[in-house]
Amino acid sequence: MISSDVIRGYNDTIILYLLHGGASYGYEISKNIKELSEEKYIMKETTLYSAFDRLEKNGYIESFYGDETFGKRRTYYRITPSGMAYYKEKCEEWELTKDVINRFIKEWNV
Amino acid sequence: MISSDVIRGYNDTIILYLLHGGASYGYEISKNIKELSEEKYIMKETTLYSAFDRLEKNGYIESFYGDETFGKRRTYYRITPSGMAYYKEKCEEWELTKDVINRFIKEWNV
DNA sequence: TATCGTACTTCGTCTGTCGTAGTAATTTGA
DNA sequence: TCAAATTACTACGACAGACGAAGTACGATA
Repeated sequence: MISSDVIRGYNDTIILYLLHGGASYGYEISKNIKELSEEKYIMKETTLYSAFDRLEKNGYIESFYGDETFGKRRTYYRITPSGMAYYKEKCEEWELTKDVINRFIKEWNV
Repeated sequence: MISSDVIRGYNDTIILYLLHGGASYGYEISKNIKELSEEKYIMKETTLYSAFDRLEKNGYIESFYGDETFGKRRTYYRITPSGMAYYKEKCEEWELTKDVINRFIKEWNV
């Protein structure tokens, strides 16, 4: 399990990646993160929904209501062109970050 | 330049790595981070000193005064065995984190 | 003598995460 | 058949870590 403190800077990126594959909603995104990470990272509900708010405020995603006629109404989110650009930036930054952090990490293949 | 939000979870690890190579003090650590990262990451003073406090409180480092007879007195820090163990853990976690985040990153070699 | 570099310290603010709890509908299972 | 689990959120408040701004203190250099 990965501690949230460590992955913290990438929560928004993770969400954008998943929206990149098509519009989705909270519960589904949450399950996708769990599955794709093979249970190694589970994003807390409150963290997820507050990330949605932040991303929408920044214009990186847009929300709309689903037309479910059953169950609780879902709020769907889709990525905007500006969100795509931001995601791309973050991907590039990730390559740099990996490189930098690696310089402060020792290998312990004992 | 790497945003602090992204590297945030590794500030303590970075400091421990540098102390791993021998006792040191704030200003030196700060310069070492800058150099080793080739200016790609600069840890803010306040962040650095508050990290020292936290690490000391957790027993991962110990402080002692230098015997400078000139200039402002330095507070040196050395890593403890418990700090070594923690650093090792963090290195292992980093391998996992890298692997997980990579799953949410696209390659843009366009 | 003034400024630059070294080496911090204090204080207050802000952002993001998270625990707790609650709402509301549907599905499953004993 | 009725309770519990699952789906799908929302609200609220606490807390930790990063950081800007400012200040202190000393030595060396120009």
